[in-house]
Amino acid sequence: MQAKALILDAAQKRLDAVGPEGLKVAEIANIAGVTHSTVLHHFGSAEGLRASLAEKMVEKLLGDILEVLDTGSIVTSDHKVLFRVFAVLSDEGNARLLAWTMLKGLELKEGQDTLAQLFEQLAQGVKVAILAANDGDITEATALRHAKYTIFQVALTAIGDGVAGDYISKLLGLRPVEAKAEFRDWFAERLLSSGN
Amino acid sequence: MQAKALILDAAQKRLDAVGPEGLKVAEIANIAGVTHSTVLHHFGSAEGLRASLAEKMVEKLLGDILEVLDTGSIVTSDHKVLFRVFAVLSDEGNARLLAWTMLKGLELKEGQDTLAQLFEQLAQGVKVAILAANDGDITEATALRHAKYTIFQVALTAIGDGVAGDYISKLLGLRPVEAKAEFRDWFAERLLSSGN
DNA sequence: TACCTTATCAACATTATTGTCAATAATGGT
DNA sequence: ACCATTATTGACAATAATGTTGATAAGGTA
Repeated sequence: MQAKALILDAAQKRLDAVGPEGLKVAEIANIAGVTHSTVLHHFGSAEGLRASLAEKMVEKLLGDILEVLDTGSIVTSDHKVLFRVFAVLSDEGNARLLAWTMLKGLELKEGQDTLAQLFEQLAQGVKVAILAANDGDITEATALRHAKYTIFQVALTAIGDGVAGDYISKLLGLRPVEAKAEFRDWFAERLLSSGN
Repeated sequence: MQAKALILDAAQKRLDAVGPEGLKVAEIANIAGVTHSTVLHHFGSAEGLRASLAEKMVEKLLGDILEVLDTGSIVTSDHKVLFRVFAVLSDEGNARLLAWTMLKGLELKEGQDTLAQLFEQLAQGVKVAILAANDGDITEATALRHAKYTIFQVALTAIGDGVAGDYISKLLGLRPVEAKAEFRDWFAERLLSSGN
């Protein structure tokens, strides 16, 4: 069962290097050091290979998020969890996967329910933090809405960062490396402040 | 010169409908109501067609942004400009183009310098607003940094929204339509407040 | 060992996609 | 009306990508 893994690795390498159009069976087989017949044997078809690749990457993405969202940590460490989610989503590979998947019009149905549940828990955790910060000044419903928007905001920023962060920051004349970290801090500070 | 436009329109339709893999010469020709030979005649090659399509879409994107960034309006209407930029970038077509382009590893060199200049002007405008809001409390350099990060933030959020906004909001159990507008307001309010 | 299953490959077959060409029609200027 | 240029097409050619098959080998199990 080692070949399958080798092939999927090669495919991922290819996807990263040249994008979706690089996902040709022969090229991938070549990188993996097997013939294209072997690839087809293992995955049934070219589309099967692409599906497996997507599945594998989604699994990793979900795994990464689940690890971060593990229930215990949500309530206790308030916003830190959010920034681990940020890190996962803005990771280039994951963002590219999302973009690819969206362009393909695919549904990430795999584990969507689980994910939704965990986001719900995360929202509850953030809500509690918000309620605590604005002691008594806002209703639970309002706090929940703010919590969800906060999460939404983090997720969108992360995905945008993964997809086009480098380009935009170049456009703004920000120094690539330092700016990335600095922005994250700046972003965090603003999230935590401002009546949240 | 009408055929070229027809073909490009068809191509864009196809890109929107089924993603990059939908960009087959024959299919596009079919939609445009011509033969594939005609397409090749006009664009030289399949890759030529794709390049033209990308160029056209980038031009529109740049045009949209330039229109918004028109120098006169920047200084006067402070953050409103930001949200028109947001609207342009989060427009599904544009976000998808960006995603596609990034996946292809293309450079959007076309007009990049112009864009950079205009972002610079936008940054200056926002800087002035920030300085005014925090009268004397911060240095110019700090204000400029904040301005750039603000713009960065808006751009990333917009792109993330265009690419995966629907999916994430579904995940969070937000109602698709209302939430989109509400979130924008929420986002705007937070941008404008908090010492900015 | 004999037997089964699975993995691998090379050669071939099929289909999809792109590209070429020569003929014909349309267009616009003189 | 004539000519040159450009647009369009159908039929064909070339390539690229996927899929199929049968032969061979490797691994495990009775």
